Amino acid sequence: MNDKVTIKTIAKIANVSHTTVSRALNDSPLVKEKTKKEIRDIAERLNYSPNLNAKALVEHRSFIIAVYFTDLNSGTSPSFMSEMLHQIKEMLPAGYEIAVDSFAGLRQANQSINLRFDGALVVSQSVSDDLYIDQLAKTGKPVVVLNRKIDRDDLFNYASDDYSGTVTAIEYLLRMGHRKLGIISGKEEFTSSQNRLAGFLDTLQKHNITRNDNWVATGDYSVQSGYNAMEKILNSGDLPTCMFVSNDDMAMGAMRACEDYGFSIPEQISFMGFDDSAYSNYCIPRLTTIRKPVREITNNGIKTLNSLINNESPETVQAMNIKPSLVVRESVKKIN
Amino acid sequence: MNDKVTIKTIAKIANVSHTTVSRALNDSPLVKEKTKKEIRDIAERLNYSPNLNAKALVEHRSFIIAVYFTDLNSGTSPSFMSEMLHQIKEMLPAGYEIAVDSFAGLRQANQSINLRFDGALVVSQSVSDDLYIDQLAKTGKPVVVLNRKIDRDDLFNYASDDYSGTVTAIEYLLRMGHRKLGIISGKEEFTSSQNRLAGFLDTLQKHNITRNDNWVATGDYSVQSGYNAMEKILNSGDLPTCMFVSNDDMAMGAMRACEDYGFSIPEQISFMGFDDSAYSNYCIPRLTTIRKPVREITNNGIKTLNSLINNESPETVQAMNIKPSLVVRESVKKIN
DNA sequence: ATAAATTATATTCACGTGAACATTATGGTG
DNA sequence: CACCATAATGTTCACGTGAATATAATTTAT
Repeated sequence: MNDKVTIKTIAKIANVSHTTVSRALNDSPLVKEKTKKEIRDIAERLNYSPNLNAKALVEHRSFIIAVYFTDLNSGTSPSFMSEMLHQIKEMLPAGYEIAVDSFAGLRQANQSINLRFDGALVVSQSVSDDLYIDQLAKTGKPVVVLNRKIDRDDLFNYASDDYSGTVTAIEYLLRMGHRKLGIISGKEEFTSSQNRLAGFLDTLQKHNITRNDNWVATGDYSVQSGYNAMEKILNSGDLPTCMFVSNDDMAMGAMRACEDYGFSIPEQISFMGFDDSAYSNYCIPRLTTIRKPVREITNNGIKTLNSLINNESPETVQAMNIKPSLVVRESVKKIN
Repeated sequence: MNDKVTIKTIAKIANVSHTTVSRALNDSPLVKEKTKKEIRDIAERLNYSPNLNAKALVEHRSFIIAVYFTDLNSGTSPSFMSEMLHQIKEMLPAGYEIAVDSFAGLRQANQSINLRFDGALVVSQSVSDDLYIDQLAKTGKPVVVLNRKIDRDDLFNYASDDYSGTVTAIEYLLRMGHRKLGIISGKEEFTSSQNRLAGFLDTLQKHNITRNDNWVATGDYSVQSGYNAMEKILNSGDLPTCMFVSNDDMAMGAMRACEDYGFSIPEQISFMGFDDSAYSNYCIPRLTTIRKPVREITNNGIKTLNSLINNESPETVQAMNIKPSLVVRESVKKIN
């Protein structure tokens, strides 16, 4: 029914040139008020809306922000993704679209990066993303990498200092009297898993606590994987007094396994999570965890990206490794 | 550094016309194999990638699918959104981008719909979306509405039959011997809340059970709102033996409130949720719930959208109201 | 009243791509 | 070798918008 209304359609009706229409709709001071009004009325009446592809072509910007995740299917917890998108949407100037994609998807389809964006926000989990980050950087368009510390200094980069967060966590557990500590680690290829594992091991070593390999298990950040990992540990004979679990989702799975095996939390086994997901304050018992500064990371990211897109120099520093904070709740018991 | 490589850049180097380059890169049979190879080599060497805006302009398609949510901030539970996006991404042909947006965002910025997409998937929660659905429909482009039954028959529409799902739920609760039933309803303006509430009330009435208004509370689908609603009910004196909670997130909050007030589940109060979210199989106790057929809805939606975009007639029917199913776990006790 | 200055509008071009149409090679046939 | 069919490539145009440049209309100054 709408045989696509363009500025030329309007021009014909208003008996002016298409340029005048273009100007009128862009509120240029070069057009008489009366003409402007006429043109706008016609535009409204015909339900005109500009062809953004044409606009993008001629203006060299598309009003699209690309948001790349490492993987949309696994490893990225729903509440993390949802909070990210929500924040991004919230802070993005009106008129911008968010294009969501994943490197895993590109890799699978053997595709290269789509260049139709004014700036890209990369929510990176793994060093394997570097290949694509490099492709993005080569476009010369603004790129901000979030969530994982990268090894280059030409891009803006905001991440959570997972190592220090974990050190905080473990030192708290030690202060609470725990010496028999286990860990459920996340996806091995994810930088966050590696840092959290390293923080755990280093802190034990620093305090001269020998680790028990039976209490070290690996999941993939999913709830079920936490359950499975904990089952393995529970079946291994001697038990830890406390588990550090690399994210809250897995912690929920692990706590469920304890429940099923008849171990009470935190009386028999204490639990420390990571992330401070939306559910950790409601599970039973409430999960003591490390709050990942998702909001800060995201806010910095978009603020910077916005500045870069508008050719301003960003207010924030080039790279930040934001320290997570301890959230004490009910899942860790003080022992002696 | 890249002063934008276009097909004309390549044409000059290869000493051919830009059309030949265009043909070669699109693997047209009109170009000699040898020439093709030369051109492709140059393209690769220069790291050429096509300007999708120009392509979209001339081909009248953008390879973008719009995904509209009612609201990205509240009401849409993270696991639902995440599962949707994951499914969509999974089934979308390679090369397509997903543009995520929300009607709430448009309304807030007083913006109209961006038309740069080949088809739109609307994840609708509320009749107030109809305004925008109408705008989308008027573009003449393929639009599929998911999640909520709409009142028009010119669009494809797949939803979960929440009313029948709730009837199933309540009849199960009655069979388990419960007569003192409460409900925590969701966002009042959401169709799903309305249907679930109606299913609840109608089924009680059908079985001649008078409802107790003290046991009817309303939340906003967030965990915390479930907690608050349950608190109110627990403080109201006489207690129900069983709560039907309009989604799993609120159910988790509500169960947490019971725990805090010293009521045991399901011994003193039973719980039935709705959605079958990723966490409902891991909370304590495991939540008996109604599985919302998210995957079926989404799959049908994209399959249909793909067909419509390619001008094929979709295999599936125009509208489907898919019946949810009961998932019995541990949170409902049989009483006599 | 007329030139000059200003304001308003029109014409032409560019953006990068692909399609229609036009032209030039190439190869086969008598 | 001339002719014609066909293969290969080139030229021009269109897509919808906005910017640069040109022209027309109006106002101002003398």
